[in-house]
Amino acid sequence: MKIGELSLKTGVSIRSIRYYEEKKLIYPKRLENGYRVYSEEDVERVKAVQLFLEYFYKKLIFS
DNA sequence: TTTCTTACA
DNA sequence: TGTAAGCA
Repeated sequence: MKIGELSLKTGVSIRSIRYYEEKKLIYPKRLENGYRVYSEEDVERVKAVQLFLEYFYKKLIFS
C-alpha cells in the first residue's frame, strides 16, 4: 500500500510516517516512480510506535 | 490525483 | 508536525 493508505489505516500523518522512516523505524520499498510501498509489517510497526508514544507521554505526565 | 523532496514563521 | 512549492 502507498503512504496515503497507511496514513488512513493508522491515523498517523504522512509527515510522521516519513519521519519514522528517517529514524529507521520502518523500511518501506520504493516503486520505479519513487513512491513508498508499505508492507503489513510496516503497518504493525507504525501501530507499535503509537503504543509506545502513548505509554511514553502518559508516563511523562503522571510520573 | 497522489506522492516526492526540501525548506521554513 | 504542518504546509508550500515545483516535479513526475
